[in-house]
Amino acid sequence: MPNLTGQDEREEISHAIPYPTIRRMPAYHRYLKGLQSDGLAMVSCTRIAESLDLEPIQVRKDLAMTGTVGRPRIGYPVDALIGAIETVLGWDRWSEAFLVGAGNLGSAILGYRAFKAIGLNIVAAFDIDPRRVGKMIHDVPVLAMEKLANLARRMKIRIGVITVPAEAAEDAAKALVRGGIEAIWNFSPLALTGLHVGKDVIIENVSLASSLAVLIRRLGQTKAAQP
Amino acid sequence: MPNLTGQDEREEISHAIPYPTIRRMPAYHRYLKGLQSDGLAMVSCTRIAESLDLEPIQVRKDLAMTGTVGRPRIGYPVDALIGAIETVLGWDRWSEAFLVGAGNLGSAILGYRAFKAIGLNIVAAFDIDPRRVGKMIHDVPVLAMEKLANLARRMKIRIGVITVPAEAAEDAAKALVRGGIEAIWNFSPLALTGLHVGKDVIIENVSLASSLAVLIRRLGQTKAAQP
DNA sequence: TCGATATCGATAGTATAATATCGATATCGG
DNA sequence: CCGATATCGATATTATACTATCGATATCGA
Ligand SMILES: NC(=O)c1ccc[n+]([C@@H]2O[C@H](COP(=O)([O-])OP(=O)(O)OC[C@H]3O[C@@H](n4cnc5c(N)ncnc54)[C@H](O)[C@@H]3O)[C@@H](O)[C@H]2O)c1
Ligand SMILES: NC(=O)c1ccc[n+]([C@@H]2O[C@H](COP(=O)([O-])OP(=O)(O)OC[C@H]3O[C@@H](n4cnc5c(N)ncnc54)[C@H](O)[C@@H]3O)[C@@H](O)[C@H]2O)c1
Repeated sequence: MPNLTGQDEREEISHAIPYPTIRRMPAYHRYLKGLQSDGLAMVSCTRIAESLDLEPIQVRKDLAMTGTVGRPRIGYPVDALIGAIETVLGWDRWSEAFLVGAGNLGSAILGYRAFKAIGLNIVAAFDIDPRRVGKMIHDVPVLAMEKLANLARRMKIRIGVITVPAEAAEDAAKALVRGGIEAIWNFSPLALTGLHVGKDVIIENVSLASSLAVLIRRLGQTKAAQP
Repeated sequence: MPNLTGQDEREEISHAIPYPTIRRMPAYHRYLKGLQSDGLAMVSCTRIAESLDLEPIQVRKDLAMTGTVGRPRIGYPVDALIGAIETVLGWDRWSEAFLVGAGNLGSAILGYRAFKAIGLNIVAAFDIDPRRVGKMIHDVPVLAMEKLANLARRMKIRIGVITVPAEAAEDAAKALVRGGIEAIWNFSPLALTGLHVGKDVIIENVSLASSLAVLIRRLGQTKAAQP
């Protein structure tokens, strides 16, 4: 029985937050930031729900998970909510990360500064292609694969990002694990599992194909509905 | 009550497939393709489950959704499974699409030929930056935003991909909808909703932040478990 | 030939998440 | 000052997805 939730026995209060809620948190955060910059101090679940196309009850339960308390007829304090969400998501302190595969997607990710604001600071990239090694991409150095493991251990890197072709994904993952990395954010279409890298490594497979599959399917449905 | 499932009243057999199943389909497909190129003709749920870190029962239910029937003690025919999945996902015929925002991420997506194999063929890109307009990116022309709506209607484009900054996402979406586009694949962190573009437009928000949030959270948990 | 066994497929049960209900609260308008 | 009302927060219900159980089946090996 694979432990998809990643939870272990000694659970804390904070740990009871369901992952669907966690996944909605970034959207709340972004929306609240907008309100904040508009100078709004309080906001109700009703309003949030309307803007994000959710049910008010859903929003209320999600926000309750952060520990923030609201006031009847008024709503929740915007500033406190933002802070609470950042704490829950660990956005208050970022982790340093390595990226493997400085190609098209890898370069785009390296150039995306916003990740730093949401807990991820990519400090070095690695590639097998000697033409890329030694270059800087968006101010991040591209290094040779051979240096990965040692450097990761010395810098105590905990997160690895994989943007290599599917055929190379397993190798990339193993290189990261040799460097003592604890969590892998995998953009390749190969679904990495504990079999590839060991059971205690946290893996998050992005799978854009899944997202696209849902889109295409819904589109097909509407078409079928108009015969 | 937002209809997140996208289902309407007149549902067909094929329509009863739950979205979690749809999301797992691409992984099955990729795995089966590997078996196929190894010359394997039949495969059991047990094996698939082991390789993809799922429960055998889960796999069996998912595959049953495709209509493929298996044989006790042997398993399912690989070729038939692949075909059935492609049909369910609509991968047998691709849709043409426009992309808005030919920046870092947009360029990476334009260069990713594999999307065509999974139902998405991006035939043109659009950008507001005059320095980008007129160029080709990975053999796809970058055109001015003003041309989007007319061209989309003329070419009967149904899908739009958004890779502009969050501040511009709503504008991009509206431009696409003016062009008669029915579905939007949105990579910006702004969660698009029916409020932005009209209730009948299908929206799939990718939200890498959600994915990363889950990763960071699980990482935080393991750390907390080692005091 | 025949039994042991792996796997399918159907049914049943459980866990999780989403939604509904309702009393409590405190603000706002009159 | 006081009642109407929007909203919170707790509890209950429903829906959905996941997991377990078990008989049926047909292959494989003896
Ligand atoms: N580009 C996209 O839009 C997109 C979308 C979805 C998924 N993906 C996936 O992301 C991954 C990267 O896509 P891309 O378009 O950037 O490809 P790419 O070919 O542009 O980049 C791949 C990079 O990985 C490097 N590489 C190859 N093997 C390596 C190894 N063993 N060790 C280290 N580095 C190695 C290559 O040198 C190259 O620089 C692929 O798995 C792709 O399927 C990409
Ligand atoms: N790069 C990444 O790895 C990454 C990761 C996650 C999310 N995203 C999101 O994807 C989007 C694009 O990111 P990026 O890194 O490619 O940014 P970018 O700045 O490189 O590209 C944005 C492009 O959009 C164009 N643009 C701006 N306003 C426009 C408008 N109104 N109409 C048409 N085009 C317009 C710009 O000219 C530019 O070419 C952003 O919303 C970003 O948050 C990017």
